[in-house]
Amino acid sequence: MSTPSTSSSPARRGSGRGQRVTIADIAARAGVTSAAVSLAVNGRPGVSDATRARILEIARELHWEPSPSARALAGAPVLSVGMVLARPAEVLGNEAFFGAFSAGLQEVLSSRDYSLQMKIVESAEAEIDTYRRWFAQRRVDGIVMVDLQLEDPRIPALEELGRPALVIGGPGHHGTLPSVYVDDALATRLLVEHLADLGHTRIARVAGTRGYHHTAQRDESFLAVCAERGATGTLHEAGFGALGAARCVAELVAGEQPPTAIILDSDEMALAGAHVLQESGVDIPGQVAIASYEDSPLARMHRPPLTAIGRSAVEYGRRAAHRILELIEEDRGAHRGGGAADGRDAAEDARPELRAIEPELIIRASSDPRAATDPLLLAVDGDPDRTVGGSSATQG
Amino acid sequence: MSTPSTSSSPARRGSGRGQRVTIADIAARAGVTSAAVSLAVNGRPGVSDATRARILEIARELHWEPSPSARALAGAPVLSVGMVLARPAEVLGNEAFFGAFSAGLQEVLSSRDYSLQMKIVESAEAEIDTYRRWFAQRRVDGIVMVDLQLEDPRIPALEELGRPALVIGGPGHHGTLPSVYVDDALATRLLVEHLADLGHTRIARVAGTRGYHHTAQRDESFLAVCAERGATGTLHEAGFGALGAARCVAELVAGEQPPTAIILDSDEMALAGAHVLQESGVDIPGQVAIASYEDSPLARMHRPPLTAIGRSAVEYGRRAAHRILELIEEDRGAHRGGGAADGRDAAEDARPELRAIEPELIIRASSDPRAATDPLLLAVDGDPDRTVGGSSATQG
DNA sequence: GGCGACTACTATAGCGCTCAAGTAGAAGAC
DNA sequence: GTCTTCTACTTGAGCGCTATAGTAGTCGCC
Repeated sequence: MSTPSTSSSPARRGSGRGQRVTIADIAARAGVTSAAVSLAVNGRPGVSDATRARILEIARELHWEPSPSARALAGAPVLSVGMVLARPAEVLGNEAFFGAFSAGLQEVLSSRDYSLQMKIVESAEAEIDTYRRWFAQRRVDGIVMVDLQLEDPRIPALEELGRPALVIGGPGHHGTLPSVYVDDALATRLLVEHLADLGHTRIARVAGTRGYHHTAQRDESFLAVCAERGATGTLHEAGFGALGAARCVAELVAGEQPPTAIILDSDEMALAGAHVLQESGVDIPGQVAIASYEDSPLARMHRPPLTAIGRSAVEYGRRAAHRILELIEEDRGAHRGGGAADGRDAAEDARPELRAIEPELIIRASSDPRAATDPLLLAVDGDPDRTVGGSSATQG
Repeated sequence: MSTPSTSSSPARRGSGRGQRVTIADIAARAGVTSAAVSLAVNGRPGVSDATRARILEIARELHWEPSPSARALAGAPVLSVGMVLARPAEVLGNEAFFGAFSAGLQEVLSSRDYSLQMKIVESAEAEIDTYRRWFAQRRVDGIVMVDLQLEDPRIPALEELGRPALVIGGPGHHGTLPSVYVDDALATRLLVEHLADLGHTRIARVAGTRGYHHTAQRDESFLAVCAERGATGTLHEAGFGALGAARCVAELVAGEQPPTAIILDSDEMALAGAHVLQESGVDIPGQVAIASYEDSPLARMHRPPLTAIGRSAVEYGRRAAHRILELIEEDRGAHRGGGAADGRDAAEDARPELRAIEPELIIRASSDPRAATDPLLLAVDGDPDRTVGGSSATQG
């Protein structure tokens, strides 16, 4: 009963294995040509509402879904977004951020029937090469570029390609490409002001590797806010990773005028730093306060729990997904003769549009002693403990 | 100079935007037809070695790469592997395992020019539906299925589809499908024997959610090895996640005859348990030893560092990638009329083939006091500290 | 020295879709 | 009533590849 009425077209099928029902079946059933079906399912004008409804109904009935390959070959979008990671798999495995970020990306992309292609490469050149090939092969409709550097060769490369590409990171240094970023200046301000409010006047910032855009951003903002609040701010480069941070913190506390507060670039670094302090018998937060730019289950579960910036990498990924989908949409529209839906001017798209994500300060006991009293059984709840010690805070 | 010599075929090009050089260009340059080029680049017989070399050379010269869409449409493999995750993005973000596992997958797949499609869904039905659609649309060549359950509805569904599919988890409960798994029985043996060797006689196992295949596997093995060694083993279900583990451990140590050693299902759980003990003033490993089934940077950096099973999720992913690629290859061969390369019998493939990954015990100070002396600055090295305390161990 | 078997290709028909160009039929304008 | 304009389609040509059937040319062999 779900087979087409036949008797008109010959039994051309029979190759079996895989695809069965095609656009032709739907067309035959609806008494139109395949072109009409195409217009109908793609929501384009050219068919009456009645016919469109009929076609869609039949498509649903026959469980038909257009073949992505055929679509792509014929020039339609391939429904795929690409992301390249220029880091060894081993390092990625240790990165809480990427797992969460890509999970957020996936979630939104999947819901729109897009898929995410990921690739791990060795170098920036290989990454650029991958972008070229992906677009040349029409393997992706757009790119999400991560790990923005200060003088990033990928930016001009992507600009030259002229295809939808979204930069994660900024503001600044992303050329004419749109970007989504966490406002690191604000994040830094939240952290420093929180520590200053608690009376700290010697604050150290232990940074990861230079060259990354966000690192520079934080440096600058850190010094500015320290100056503003009359605190002595010092910068230290430790490289990302636990070892560097541990060494750096060890040196700091062994110094003549050790800082009373230390801000570290990641959770992993902050935990390593905290362990060094604890092994040296330094009380946290009594003698030295600790805060991190990254919140994660580790931060929550550590004793004392770490004050951190919650930037919800999952949400970050979701935002990025929405943005790149918009870009692909715009590109599609622009190339189809000036915009099918809205009459937006193509030239207007030239502006390097940005989207920021608001950072949020999560105050815990590693900086604020008033937050130190909660028993673990309450603190490790599945939900983020923004209410620990009753002194939670959100962005200003 | 890189444009074809033309003068023969008309200037049919001009649509621009994207793909430029096609198989026809290569064919024209080489003085053969596109079919010959196809045979050459796909390593199939039918062209002389000389011609093949010439064609490949020209292809390289012109930077030509076959269009995946066109290939797929014409019936070739789409060079894509799919993986569906039926968990919320938020949970995935907290999961160290999946980030690392998929990084390993990616790495190998990328190197063979395959891509990995990931999708996040809500339920097992949605997951099965995705498999159906992916294969029907020819969006993937094969599937990697994770999170094997005891009575898993996805197994019969995938068996029915009859396409390449690899189960992560086992042994057992994966029907006729091939699988790659960590040998949880051996892992359990390593953990229990290590603790028994240290003189523990009351050992508790705090397990995650029932229903997962590996949980059942561990339960069984745990009781068996405990019995073998004359130790009292008790099972406790806490659910995955920190909170459940914390509660469970709190109850355990408050009991009349508290265990002297606790094995927990994951790092997160073990850390939560350790914190509970530390807050209760219980010495680790003096009064209670702690061990975990999962190694991660957290385990390494905790004080005391956690004894754990290192199963290298990255390597796990790599193995899975190799296996699913093999399966796809076999499927290809089988469907092309009995095998182009090797004369393997198709019926032979029916055997449910397995591949195991050897677990490895990493002894640290949470169980063995002799490993407790290293300063943090050495312990948090970027490399896994299999040598901490000089008492490292590998699988037996 | 004509037949079969093999090699090394060619010719051509799709795969399932999209898109530009074309057309029948109705509606409106004068 | 003829001409234009609009809607709602149809027609047909690809997109770039693969696969199957077919065909020259070579070789061996009694």
